[in-house]
Amino acid sequence: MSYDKIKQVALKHFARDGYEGASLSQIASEVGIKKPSIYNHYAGKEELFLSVLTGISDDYKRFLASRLEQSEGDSPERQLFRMYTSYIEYFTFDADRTDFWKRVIMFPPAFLKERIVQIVGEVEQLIAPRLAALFSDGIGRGTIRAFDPGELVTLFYSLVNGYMMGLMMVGPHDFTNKLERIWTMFWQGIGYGEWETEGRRDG
Amino acid sequence: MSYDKIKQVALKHFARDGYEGASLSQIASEVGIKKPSIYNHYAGKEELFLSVLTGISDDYKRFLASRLEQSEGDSPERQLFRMYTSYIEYFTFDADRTDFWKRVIMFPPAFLKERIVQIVGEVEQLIAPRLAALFSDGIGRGTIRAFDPGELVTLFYSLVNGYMMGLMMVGPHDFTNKLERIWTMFWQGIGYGEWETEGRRDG
DNA sequence: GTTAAACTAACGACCGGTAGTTAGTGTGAG
DNA sequence: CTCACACTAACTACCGGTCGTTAGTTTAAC
Repeated sequence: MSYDKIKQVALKHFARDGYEGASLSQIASEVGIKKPSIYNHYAGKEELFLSVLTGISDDYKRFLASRLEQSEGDSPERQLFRMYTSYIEYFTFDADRTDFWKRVIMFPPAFLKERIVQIVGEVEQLIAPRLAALFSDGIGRGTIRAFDPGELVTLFYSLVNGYMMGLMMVGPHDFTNKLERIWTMFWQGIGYGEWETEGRRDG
Repeated sequence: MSYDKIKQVALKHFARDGYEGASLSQIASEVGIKKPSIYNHYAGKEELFLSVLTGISDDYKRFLASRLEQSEGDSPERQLFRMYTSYIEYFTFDADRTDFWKRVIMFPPAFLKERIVQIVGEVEQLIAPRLAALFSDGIGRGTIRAFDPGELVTLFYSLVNGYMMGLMMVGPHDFTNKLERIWTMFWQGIGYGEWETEGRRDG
């Protein structure tokens, strides 16, 4: 069906060239049709883009939710590690999807920013509370230090995002084997003892 | 001087709209001249872009190098914390510069990718060995766990990059106060005891 | 079973607009 | 008088989008 083929090709072009840079002529050409034919399936560039975005967003939510359910019996730390690898696995699986998602998050076309923020936000609103619950659970069991769960989620996302930026800059082949090592360091910490703030060294 | 004014305005437009999306007409208009007059100072869009890029790259290198020197007497962990905050301080100081740099790193215009990777790589080649040396020093002194220094640098960059992605997504006001808390968790680790790999739980 | 209307999905031609770029010209300061 | 720097005018190329048209298929009435 042309409808799906267009969406699939459009994803690739939006990922590579961005919203403004992607050309409907080029997309049509790769699909094997002419530009006006796209308008038989989509109202325009904007609708095509939003269709691609919501498709990815829904798929992403389904993936993360299913991963959370699959490891429901495990310990909080196992579940968190699994979510860490899941985030990364999902995005290393399909480079176009990764580029599209990152581009949309970091550099949304200005006139679509509000709708994009809303769509992307729904993913985090779905997952973040469940991550926080896992951290709280771990703290209750005494396997995770008693930091603020919200801040732990922030740190968790920093780790995931930072890893994915490294992935994009260095490439998957040099980087994927470092995944578990990074988690280990994250888990144990890199230093011995408490970190002392500048202002209260002798606290 | 128009030469500098053009470069300064171009930075803003490249940051906001990307290489393809930025318009020489708009840049000229904001400078207060007409589009063709840009060609009296730059050979074309490409040269203007690369001029902006190398300008930022040089400035960035100078800033990081000077920060490293300023804290040369301190303990490795203090110097590392200072570098962590410096990275973030440098980029929160100027939003346009941040956007430009991130865009260039993550979504370089295809036909300039090689040159961009080379220019950006020079920054890391300058700083990464010195970070690794700080980690090695800390390991030698017994204040930092005996992980591989290269992997510690990777984790360090993950933290910085992840933090900056959070900055871009959430905004500086909600986020900057979390800076030190994240470092503390990074330093101490979030868990108690060793992290056990899936395959060797009873090691 | 035939036939006519309606729908789908493709097309070429073309619109107004903007892009980067070039050629040629004016102008004012040293 | 020169030369740096601005200008106007024009160019080609491409953009997203609309038009009328056509071929093929589905639908429904007779």
